[in-house]
Parts: sequence; C-alpha cells; structure tokens
Amino acid sequence: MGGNWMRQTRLFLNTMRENPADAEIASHQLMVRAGLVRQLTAGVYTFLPLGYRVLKKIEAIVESEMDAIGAQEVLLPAMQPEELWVESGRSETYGPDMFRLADRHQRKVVLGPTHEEVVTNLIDNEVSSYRQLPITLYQIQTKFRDEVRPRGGLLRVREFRMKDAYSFHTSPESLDETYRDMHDAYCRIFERLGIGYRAVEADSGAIGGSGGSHEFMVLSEAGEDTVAGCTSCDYSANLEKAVAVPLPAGDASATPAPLVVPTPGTKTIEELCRLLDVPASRIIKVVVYFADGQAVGVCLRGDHEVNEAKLKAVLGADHLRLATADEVLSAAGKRVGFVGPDAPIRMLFDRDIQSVSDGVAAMAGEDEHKIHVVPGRDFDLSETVDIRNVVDGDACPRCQSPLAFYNGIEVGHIFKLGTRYTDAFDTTYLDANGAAHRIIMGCYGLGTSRVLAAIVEQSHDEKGIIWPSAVAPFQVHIVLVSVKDEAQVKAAESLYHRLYAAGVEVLLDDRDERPGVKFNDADLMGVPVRVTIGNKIKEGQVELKDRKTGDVQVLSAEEAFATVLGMVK
RNA sequence: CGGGUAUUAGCGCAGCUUGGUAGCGCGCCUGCCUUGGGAGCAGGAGGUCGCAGGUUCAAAUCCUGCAUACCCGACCA
Repeated sequence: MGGNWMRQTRLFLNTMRENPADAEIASHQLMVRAGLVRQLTAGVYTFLPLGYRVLKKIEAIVESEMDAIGAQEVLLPAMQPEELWVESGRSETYGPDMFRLADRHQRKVVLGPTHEEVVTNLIDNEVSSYRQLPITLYQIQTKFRDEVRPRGGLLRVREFRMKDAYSFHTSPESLDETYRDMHDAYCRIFERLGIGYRAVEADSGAIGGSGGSHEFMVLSEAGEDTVAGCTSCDYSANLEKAVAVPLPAGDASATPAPLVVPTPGTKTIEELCRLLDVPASRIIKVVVYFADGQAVGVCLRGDHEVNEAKLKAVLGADHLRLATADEVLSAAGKRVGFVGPDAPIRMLFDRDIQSVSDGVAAMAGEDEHKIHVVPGRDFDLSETVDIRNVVDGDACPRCQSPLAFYNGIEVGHIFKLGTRYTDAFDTTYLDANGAAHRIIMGCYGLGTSRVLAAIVEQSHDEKGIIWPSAVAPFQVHIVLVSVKDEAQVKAAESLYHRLYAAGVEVLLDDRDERPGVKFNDADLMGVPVRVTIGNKIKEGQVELKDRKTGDVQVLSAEEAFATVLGMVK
C-alpha cells in the first residue's frame, strides 16, 4: 500500500476546519488545513505525505526539463567550510543571513544558502581542459537562510528546497546559449506546472556577477516583489531594475533668479510642500548614503525614490546604507533636511532632475531653502545617472506606453555570472594552444518549495486548493459515500483497483464519515477529479466532478472509468 | 534591529480586572442512531496554564526576568 494508490483511512493526514491563528495568506492557511505541511519553528516546516508528494512532482518536472537541456544532476554538500565563503568574499556580504556553526575542532562551518562557492571549487579541481566545457550541473537541495523575518507561510522561510544549476563556459557566446536554454526550460517548467508566471528583467543582487538576469515571477497579491510591466508591449522588470523613458527637460527660460526663503524645521518633503505650496515634483532633494564607508549624496526630485539596487550598481559598492542623522551633519555640514545639491560631498544626480524648471533646493543656511532653482544653472550636474524607482505615470523604455505595477512571488532567477566566482577561486581551463583562461559561469535558481506555495496561492477558491493536474498529489479522489452499503463498497473498490492497475494515482476515501465531511475534505485537498460513489449505484451510476469547474457528469461505472482515464492521460 | 500582540488539551478560544476544585467549541475514543455537503444523543480520554524566580495560607490570575511565536516598522532628509 502507499505510493500511487492510497486508502484515506491509512493516510497520515489531519485536515483542519479552522484556519491556524498565525496563518494570514491563503496558501499558508490552506497548506496547513489540507494537511500538506506543519510548522516546526519560525520559517521551518515539515512536509507531510500529501505536501511531499506535490513537492516531489514539482521537482520531477524540474529535473526532467533540466535533463532535457543536458544539465547533469549532482548533490552538493549543504554543510560547507566557511573558508570557501571567505575566499569568495561573500562571508562578509551574506553576514548574518547565513547559518554558521563550529565543529568540535572549532572549525567554522556554514549551512549553504546557495552553492556557487562549492560548485566552483569542484570545477576548479575537476576541469582543466576546454574539451570538458561547456558543462552544466544542477541539484535539488535544502538551502538555509537565516531570514530576518520569515513570513507568509512557505513563501519566506529559513529552510527551503531549491533547484540550482551552474554552467561553465569558455566563451560568452556559449554562456548565452545555455542561458537561453535555461530561460526556455524555465518557461516549459512553469507551463507544465500549470501556473501563470512572467519572466522579468532583474537585478543580480547579492549573488553578484555581470551580464543578464531574469526573474520568474508568479503574479500574486501575496508577492513581496514589485514588478513594473508595460501595459502594451512585453517589457517587464523587477522594480529594482525597471527603467523608464527619461522625463523631458524642463523649460527654465522664464525662471527668475533664485531667492532664499525661510523654512524652519521642515524635515520632510511633505512639510516643505505644505509650507511653500509647491508640488513634490518641484523639490530638489538630497539623500545621503554611506557606500563602503564613503558618504555620497543622491540628488533627485522630491516625488522620486532612490533605487538602492541601481545606486549600488553605479557605485560598484558592496555595502550601502542610509546615513544616520549625525553622519549627515558631519559629512555634509548640514542637518537632515537641509543638505542641498551643492553640498561638499560626492553627489550623484538622477537624470530626471533636469525635468525641474523652477525648483526648491536646500542651497541656503539652516532653516532656509532657495526657490526658483534651476538644475545646471544654479548648481553643477556632475554625475547624472538613472538612480530612481520608476513610478506610476512613467513610460515604457521600449514602446513609450504607460507602465503598470504588480506584486509577484519570485520563484526563479537566472544569471549570467561571468567570472565573478572563477576569479575568486582562480578557476581556469587550458585552450587548444595550452593557454590558461578564466572559466565563464552562469547560475540558475528555482525555489521548488516556494513554487508549491505559489501554486496554492494562485490556484484556490473559498473551499480549498485546486491542484493543477501536473502536480496534484493524486489524480482521482474516489469518495465512497457510505462504507455500510455493500454495493457502493464493491463499486468503489473495483474502480479503485482498476484505476491503480491502469497507472492512475488514486485516493479512496473509505472513511466511515458523513458525506458532507468527505465532500468538504475533498474540496479542501483539491484533487482534480472526484468520483462520488453513492446511492445512485443502485442504478449503476456514479458521479464525476471536476474540482476546478465544478462540472458534474453522471455516468455508469464503466463510462466513469473510461472518462477518468481520458481526463488524466 | 525597533515597536506591538500573543503563549491555557491536537486546533480555535474563554477564564486573569476582583488570587481559592481549569472551562467551551472543533477534533479524538466507546456505544446508539444517522448517511449526498462539516448531523444528533449518551459516555469518555486528554492540560507541568511557555519557562524561571518572587509576593501570598493559596497564583493560569499579581510582580520581575527570560524564552518562543505572530504582526508592523526599519528611518527617502
């Protein structure tokens, strides 16, 4: 027993009628209520049989598509020496987000949040010739990240399952090819999984590296990422990466000379707007950051926000944070709120500051601002870059149509890493002439346990989960209405055995429960096809119900068998 | 890291103000009855009241500390 058929009386499963108190989002509530998972501690979950069946199905699909593009499966260690991370420089970058421990000899060990270091080390040891390249390795592993705040059930956790792949190349063209293969494989994976997704341009973030990067997003209210997407063409990008058409330069030909006005105690843009009765788009603000220990000012319009990912990229900085009030005072010589674009620190200007034709800037003393300020006329625009988040009203960089914003769950992320890690480990191959060159790398992640949550988040109704057929824990759920009725039992057992013999994954609800309980549990569990065997068996009839559409067909037992085979194959 | 809330049976909660035998609903076990959308009746099992101190004749309840969990925020000048 077990495997592809199961009697519900034997299934390790407790469904719950009420939502657990700490579950807020639908996927978390349903996964707990339907008995897929149980929380052990913050951000750490047990997968129960039903949940694990689904996870394995997701992973099997991922594996088959990885295999199809020639990637080879390995299993890298979850436990890794800290030295590797020190060598790559990421021990510091990751900081407290990594679980760290010491072994009995006080050697420092980390639990892998990802595996670039380990796999590069492996390749460094094993690959020496161009003849061995290109090669792509992948694994499905449990990863560990000590998240500041786990949340959203299985969406942001500290221990999770992830497929990660790494490719190694002798040329950028070869990397491009594998990157495209991966991109296409990911599209096939999400199509096979039966979920709606969007591939978006992304920032490469902490993993580092140069070159392209795409994220695969499941659009959902519960998502933590913001996606900016064009309303007419297919441009879409993570907000961290999204760009817009530059705003038109303002016409300052009629702007009078600057004038100092008193603005005591205005600490925010909002206060300043109210006091001077100007819109935020006419304020020229300066935000002070510390990038790798150096103070740098960012000058942009009052209604725009600094995009820290862009700022980090422009500066090439590893660490970036806002300056504290005290640091602002000592670095720029003015209190927070009164640092102007002429402050005596390195200043970066957002390119759209040039859209201001008659602005307000803190280019005077404390508790004063200048009005009628024109960028370029009244202060120098030394370094002009795109450094802000796109906002509502911005135009698509490809087709000029308006951009719109969505929440998304990041379920996959692919990168062209370049030589970020092979530089760190001095990983080279010999070419046909015997000359050594750095190996070029790509890496490709896909969070399988997060995909599970994302599917539930996207595919449910008020009664429960609606599994896409490809990942459903079982294909057919036979609900035997009364275990006391011999005719029903006989018909149910017969169908159960025939479906199993035909290779259909089938769950038989043989519990001595009232029909309402069984129907509600079946809806909660979300198996795509339900066969109800009840008192219509007297007329030789059973009922077939589609979980997603709710469509019901009344058929003979024989017809039902044939129809079910047709539906699941 | 900061703030808030919570912690009492497997799950959801009451009890705490005003200290005195630990309760309810769901679930679970037994029996009867019932059987097409979470029935009913009867009986029953199950709790170091998060942990450690303190106050008191007496603490789930008051006080102190700690732990854990959940939520919100983490400074755009």
